Amino acid sequence: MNGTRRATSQDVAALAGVSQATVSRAFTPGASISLRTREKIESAAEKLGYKPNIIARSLSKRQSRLIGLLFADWTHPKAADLLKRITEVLTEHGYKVIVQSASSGRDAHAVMLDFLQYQVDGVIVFSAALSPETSSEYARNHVPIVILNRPRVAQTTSSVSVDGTGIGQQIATALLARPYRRLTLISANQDSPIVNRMMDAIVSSTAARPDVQILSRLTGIDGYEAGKQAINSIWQDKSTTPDAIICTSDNTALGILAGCREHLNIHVPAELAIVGLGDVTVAAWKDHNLSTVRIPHDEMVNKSVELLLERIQDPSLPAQMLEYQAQFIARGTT
Amino acid sequence: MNGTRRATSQDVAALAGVSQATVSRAFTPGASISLRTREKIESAAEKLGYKPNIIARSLSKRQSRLIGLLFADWTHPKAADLLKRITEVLTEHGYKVIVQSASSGRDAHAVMLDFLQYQVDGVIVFSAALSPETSSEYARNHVPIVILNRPRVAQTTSSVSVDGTGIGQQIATALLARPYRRLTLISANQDSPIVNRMMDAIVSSTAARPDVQILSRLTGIDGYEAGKQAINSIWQDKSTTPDAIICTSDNTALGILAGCREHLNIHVPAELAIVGLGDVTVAAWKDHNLSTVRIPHDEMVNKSVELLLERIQDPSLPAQMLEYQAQFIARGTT
DNA sequence: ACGAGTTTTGCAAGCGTATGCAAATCGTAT
DNA sequence: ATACGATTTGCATACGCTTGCAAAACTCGT
Repeated sequence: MNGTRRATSQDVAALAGVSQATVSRAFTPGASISLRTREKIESAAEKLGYKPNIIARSLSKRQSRLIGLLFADWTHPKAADLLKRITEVLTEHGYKVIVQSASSGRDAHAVMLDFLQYQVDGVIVFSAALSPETSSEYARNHVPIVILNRPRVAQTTSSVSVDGTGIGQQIATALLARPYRRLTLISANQDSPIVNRMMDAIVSSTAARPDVQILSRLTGIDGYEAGKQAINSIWQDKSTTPDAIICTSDNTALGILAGCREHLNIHVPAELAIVGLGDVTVAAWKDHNLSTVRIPHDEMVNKSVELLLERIQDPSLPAQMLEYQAQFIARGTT
Repeated sequence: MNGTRRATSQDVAALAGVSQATVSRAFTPGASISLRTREKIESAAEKLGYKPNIIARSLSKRQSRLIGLLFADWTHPKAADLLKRITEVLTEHGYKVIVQSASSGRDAHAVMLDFLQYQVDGVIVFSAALSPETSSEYARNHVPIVILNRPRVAQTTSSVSVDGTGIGQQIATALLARPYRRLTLISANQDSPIVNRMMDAIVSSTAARPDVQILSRLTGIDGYEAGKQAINSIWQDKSTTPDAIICTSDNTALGILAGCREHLNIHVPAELAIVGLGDVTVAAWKDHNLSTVRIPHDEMVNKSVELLLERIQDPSLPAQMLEYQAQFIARGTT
């Protein structure tokens, strides 16, 4: 309608014949203002297309209602779901989320500093390790952090992750309850504490059983194609084939399963058991029917947000470290 | 180290023995300042842990360096990739992105207004239709919008999408060059203009050929499981089975393929051709080897960002409507 | 050492909103 | 009509930064 500048509370005040302060109060829930003037102001605002400038409000109130989201693992099979859920939950609580991605550790620090410059009220970190400098910088600024999907290291940050040891124990128990005794462990990288603990737990919970052996522990194998290749080379040496393979990702497990069926003619689960991790959608499809471990991502997201908002409200609250229990799901491959 | 408040340029100025304005200049690239005082200020800032407050800067400069990203289609197989790429490209250009999700159309309008309150410099909309009110509200505020993956409707907004008609023609040509004559079209929903045009193009480019017929045009079928069911019911009536099925999503196509192999024993591609859309990662895997259509998402994202930033810099630039060409990829299912 | 020209600095006025405090207005009982 | 407490309003300042303008401090050449 009008010229160029956006309408301000001043403009509305002038048109409604009140002071700027009163306009401000009209847009502040629970402020002291009479019904008559509120209506007067609302119609003036309507006419001018006025909407409060949140940047200015943030400056004045010293809180931005902005949450930083540092997303490190974009290849996570549920990446989109997690992002959606995080943004939606935070939006429900009246926050907006700024997303940035980080690959390297140095990256992460720079990105986290960026967030601080934007005066975020808090940060959620998905699957990245934080440097001590980052944590202490945040601590001194009293900006809470929640790390999702990875146990914290610094005392000052919270974390919501999964009990890797528990996962390993569940898998070991399930496998030993069946006639599987020669295990091979396959993981993507050495970087995830959860995965490392899971593997360690499998090793230690089978250590007391002389009839059980861990044939090998391969790393750096990630994804469907990599899984296919892996099973080929494992089956090369027919003298020491495992009767169970445990993977740290469903996709890898599915690749192994496909390899078994296609070239090698290995019968699953009679000849070989396969266990994945994550319970991706396709794992449940009948033609795969993969035994795997379900991780309660939704609850973890909810809890992360809850922890974060609590500490925003009351910065004196201590940082917490939570671990959720995952659940082994026995399907057709064990 | 210190008490509670974050250090401001005032604090730095006091410690460095200069004026606040000079501190501001020290943190403004290309501002007029001598090397000596810059160094003095930098060390003072270092000592106090000072970082410019971007909220305050935004208010003063009247630009937030914030871009809104309205994400509607979280089930898109490349959702995570797209998001990652969008945020990374914008970050490179010195912008931060605020993500919000919208499902319904009403939602979208409210979310878009939210963005305006945050004084975003521009908005990228992924796969959502915008109401005329939204567009005109943005136009009056001179905030540019780029719609990604969907042709624009309002003249004032830009869009970067894919030439659906071209896709349809390519598929039709490819199929007719082979001995496929009885087509069935399967799409997820009626909502996507691109998909609708693609389907229409297939119909019209086969209309002149009396030997070719479109057996049916099914909608509301989306995803792997749905595809599997669909092929079952299609094969129910053996008298009128198609010899080619065209889907608007790779996942649906893969479901159909799986159905053919498992229960129905339909030989692909001898007996039936299957064409997908999107060229998801798994489509290229040897055990699927699905013929599909590759959409140049990366280029589209780059172009979207480019268009957006151009119009932010020079608001007098006209909004554009671009359509990229997709590419049919003949693999083992045709 | 002086002045012209060139940096470099400080001053002060914004940017749009929130809010403590005091003044003004209202409602009501006397 | 008056007084008194409760509400509602306006005034003025603060939030932390940018920037036009003028003053101050540097260059040099002579």
